[in-house]
Order: sequence, then C-alpha cells, then structure tokens
Amino acid sequence: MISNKAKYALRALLAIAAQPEGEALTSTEIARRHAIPHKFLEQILLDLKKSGILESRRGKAGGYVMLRPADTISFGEVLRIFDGPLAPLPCLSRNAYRRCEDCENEARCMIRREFARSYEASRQVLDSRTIGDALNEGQELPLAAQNRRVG
Amino acid sequence: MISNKAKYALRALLAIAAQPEGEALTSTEIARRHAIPHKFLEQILLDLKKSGILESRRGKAGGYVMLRPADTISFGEVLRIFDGPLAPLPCLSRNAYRRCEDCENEARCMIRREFARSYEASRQVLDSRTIGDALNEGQELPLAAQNRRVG
DNA sequence: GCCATTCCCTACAAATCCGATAGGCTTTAT
DNA sequence: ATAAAGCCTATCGGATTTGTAGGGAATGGC
Repeated sequence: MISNKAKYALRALLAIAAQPEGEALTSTEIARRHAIPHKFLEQILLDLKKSGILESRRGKAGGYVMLRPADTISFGEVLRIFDGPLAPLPCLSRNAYRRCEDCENEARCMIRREFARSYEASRQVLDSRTIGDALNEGQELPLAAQNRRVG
Repeated sequence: MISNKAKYALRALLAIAAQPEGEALTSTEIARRHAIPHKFLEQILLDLKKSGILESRRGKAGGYVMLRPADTISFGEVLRIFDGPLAPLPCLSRNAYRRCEDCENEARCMIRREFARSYEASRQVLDSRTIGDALNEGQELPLAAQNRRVG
C-alpha cells in the first residue's frame, strides 16, 4: 500500500498540472477540492518544491506551478520521494542498494531472484507512466460515460 | 519493501520444501541455518500452520512438514499472510477491497487507473510463481558458476 | 505603510506497526 | 521421568505514519 502522503502528492500534482499554462493553484484550494488536511498538504507541496518538481509564488495571488513539464514526472519518481525505494528488497534497489545482512550469496538467493521479476514488472510501469500521461488519458472519456447513465 | 517476517517465512518454506519427502525440519534448525531469531521464527511457522501451509509434529523428533505441495504455494499467498494485501491502493484489492473514502469517482480516478497497471504487472508474477518453481530453478545452476570462478 | 493572503519552517503528539524478547504450557519419543 | 520440540500470550522499545499547531517571511493591494 502506498502512503496517504504519496497519494495526496499525486492528487495535488494532477491538479496543478491540469491548470492553464502559468496559472498558479493555492494549497488552500487543492486541500478544499480534494479533502486533504491543509497543513499536511503544505508540507507535501514543500517537499515537491524541494525536489524540483514544483515552483511556488508567495503572497496574495500566490500558489504552486509546475517547474518541470508534467510528462517528465513519473509516478515512480513521486513515490520514491514520499515512500522511499520501490524495490521489495533492499538488495534489489539500484538507487538505494543495501545488502541483506543475513544473505549468504546474493547471486544465488532464490527470494531475491523471484522478487526481481515482480519488481521489474511494476517498475517498468511506474517509471514510464507520467503525470502527463494520466492527465491525457483522463480526458479521453470526459463526462460521456457518466451522462449516458443519467440520460 | 517486504517485511522481515515475510522474508523469514519464505526462507523457512524454501528450506522445509527442500527436505526429502516426509522428513520434518525443526524451527531450531531453520533458525540456526538462516540466522533467524528463534522465538520470532516460531511465531511465523505457527502462522504458516494456521494458514494451512505447514503441518507440525510435536515432541522429540518433531518439526515442520509441508501440508500442501510446494508448487501450489505462490509467493503472493505468503506475502498476503504476513504483509497484508499486495494492492498499492485499498480500492484495487480484490481480496480486501476498501473504498478510498475521499475518492469521488472510482472509475475515473486517475491514480487508481495508473496503479492498476503496475499492480497487475507485479501480481501476475507473484501469484503465478511458486515455492516449487523457485526451488527447481535454484538447482539448475548448482555450484558450477561458483566453482568455475575458483578454478 | 499596513494588512490580508500565501507560502515556509519546525516542533510535537497520538496511533499504529515492526521486530523482536520472554516465559511458560503442552505434546511426544525414549 | 525427562528432554526436546511445538504452542500460546504478553510485553516492549523504536520507528513510521498521519496529522496538528504555531508562528515567521514574502508579496500584492489598498
């Protein structure tokens, strides 16, 4: 399970990236729209800023804007910021490798070998799919499916 | 990251399944071989027994034996016992579904849609690969690779 | 210059989970 | 009877999660 923090971060990013070019979105507005505790969200947005994903403007008419284009920000990158390494075992993380202290022979470890398969499969998805991708696909079936039910 | 508990459980299962047919393995022996805290391992083996994966014999010459064949026990099943649902979001778990309270429209949730992809990819692997599979492949290249280095 | 608005930063706290440790009870083979 | 093994429950320190709280700093409008 991913953390609330990561989920909130993704929600916020999707909202900010969906804004018209150059228009800022405030933390208050994001919190209101998505029912996220405001002060908690502030911390999250700050982390995203420190990671070089968002830019902020202070004062009245301030808010947050994308610093990098949405289609360069993968789900994996965001997850790593808030939930740490994606790898199921420390010895499988390229970014944050750590040997399993009790493992005698890494190359022959059967557990490592099996998890490497599953990790590779999910990493492939998480590191290739971006905020931009999600946003584009979200618009493909806009309200049609909904309205058809009502009508 | 998977928990130590799950990792220990998998180690133990691989060891027990590797025993000659019908021969029991004691918790003490498993703990010694794999450097697992003994009393902690006992709890884990107990859980595996309650889950119907292991069978136990008490008293002198006791120990643990597989109850179900090793090739019917997937990595996913073991993970679920110790670490809970594999799904990255509660709303994606078939087994332990829970609605995200703050999600307005599940079918149109972009986060859910993206994680469904990655989840499907890893679930595919974890639920299909079994303890038996791992054991068979582990024997394919036994000591050859190792000895060749030395020689 | 003042004020409201907004982001920035740090501290703290309750709850839960993780990774054991501990102690004793029950069953079984010899 | 005894030793060896599994069975069961309680406890515990530390880390992590999920916030809450309070205020400081910048900015724009008046």
